[in-house]
Amino acid sequence: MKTNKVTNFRAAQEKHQQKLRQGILDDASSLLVQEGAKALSMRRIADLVGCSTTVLYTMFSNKQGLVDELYLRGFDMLQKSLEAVSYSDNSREYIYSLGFAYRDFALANQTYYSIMFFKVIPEYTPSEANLKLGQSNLKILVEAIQNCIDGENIAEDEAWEIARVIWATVHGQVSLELTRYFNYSGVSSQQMLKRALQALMNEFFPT
Amino acid sequence: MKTNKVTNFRAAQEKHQQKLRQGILDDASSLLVQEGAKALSMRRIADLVGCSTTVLYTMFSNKQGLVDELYLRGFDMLQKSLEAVSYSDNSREYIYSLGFAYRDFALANQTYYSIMFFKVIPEYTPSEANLKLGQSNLKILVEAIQNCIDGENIAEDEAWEIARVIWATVHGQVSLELTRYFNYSGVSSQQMLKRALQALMNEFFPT
DNA sequence: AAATTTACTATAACAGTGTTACTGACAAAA
DNA sequence: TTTTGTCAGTAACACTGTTATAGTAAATTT
Repeated sequence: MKTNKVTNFRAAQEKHQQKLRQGILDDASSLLVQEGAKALSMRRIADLVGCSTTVLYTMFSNKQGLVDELYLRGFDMLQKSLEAVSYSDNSREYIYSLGFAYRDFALANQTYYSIMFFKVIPEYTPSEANLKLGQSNLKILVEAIQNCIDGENIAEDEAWEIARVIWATVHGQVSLELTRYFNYSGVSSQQMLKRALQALMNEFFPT
Repeated sequence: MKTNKVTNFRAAQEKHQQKLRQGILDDASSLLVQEGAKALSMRRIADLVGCSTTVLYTMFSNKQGLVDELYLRGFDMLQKSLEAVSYSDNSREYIYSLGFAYRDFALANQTYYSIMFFKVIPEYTPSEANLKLGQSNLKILVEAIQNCIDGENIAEDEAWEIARVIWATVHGQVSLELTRYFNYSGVSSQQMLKRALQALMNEFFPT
């Protein structure tokens, strides 16, 4: 009886904690999206949630821990964006679409992309584990690459290396676009991206 | 006489100001290099110089103004690094060398590269003018590209676009390397860079 | 049922940041 | 010699991340 009541209480408490945790992250997320990384301070998050900063620290240890969750959310969103790309029989076209989807994500979620790839928060540096996890998002790309040579099974190491090269190329263009280095170019950025991707594909998978 | 004395005084004062200005920037630079962007605070700079923060503000308006100078120094250093690349008759090889030199600069001057391309200092965003100036460092690359097609004069707009694509590719790889996304790859990063550059060159200048 | 322990929260403080108003010193001009 | 003006330094304001202290409310024990 007593223990039952207790465990019930514990369970409810745990559930409440989870809800609070998600609520905090939601508020932090909207703060990040609406006002940028600079506005993402512990006090402002606490104000938005309606609690004290102490809660944030007991729940996430420190700002690093809190931003870690946003970082992971960002990669989750990115993965979903890539998964949403409709698969094409033409592997080449599929890979182009993946590249464009990546760019679209970065442009639509600049603040998230910033904490993932720029060092906009001095108190935050992604852990080795999270960096690895971020890199694991390339798996979709790797599989697409492996499908580029039908029948013949391309070595996985080789596929990963190609994926990394493609990733770096897309990230490079997107990143210079976001830091406003590419705003004076008359030509469309999308065309530039396509040209670079075509070059890589022609090199790696000559027709 | 009197005016002469005055102008002498003014001139000496101006010279002193210039020296002080350079000294401040030197100290700020070494602080940036040795302890990173996070340590680059107005108070620490002032402490290192041996003056008050007021001096920094009368001289550079604010942190933005001070970092602006470091930003320009960074691009100056980058340009010198690229100019130091010995010219090769083989335009293709020359462009590869430029890419490697760019990478070497970024790895050897990570803190500078960070303030130039990542947003490591919340109080600093490069002005439009400075972004343009940064982009002007591509001129070397553009000229090299124009030499890739002997005789035939490649359109300057086209050369610039190609240069931007190459730049983005190199920056992408370097940037992921610096943010430690590429540390688990067994293959040499330099080889990855070469593969990407070869792909671009083969596409833009087929043999 | 009353006392005690435990878990959790808010307040306030510490050390740091960029920035600026005020104060004082020192050289030029009258 | 007195006045003027230009500079540098101190101290403050409003922030930041973080933590020690204090207080409250609920669960456990007596």
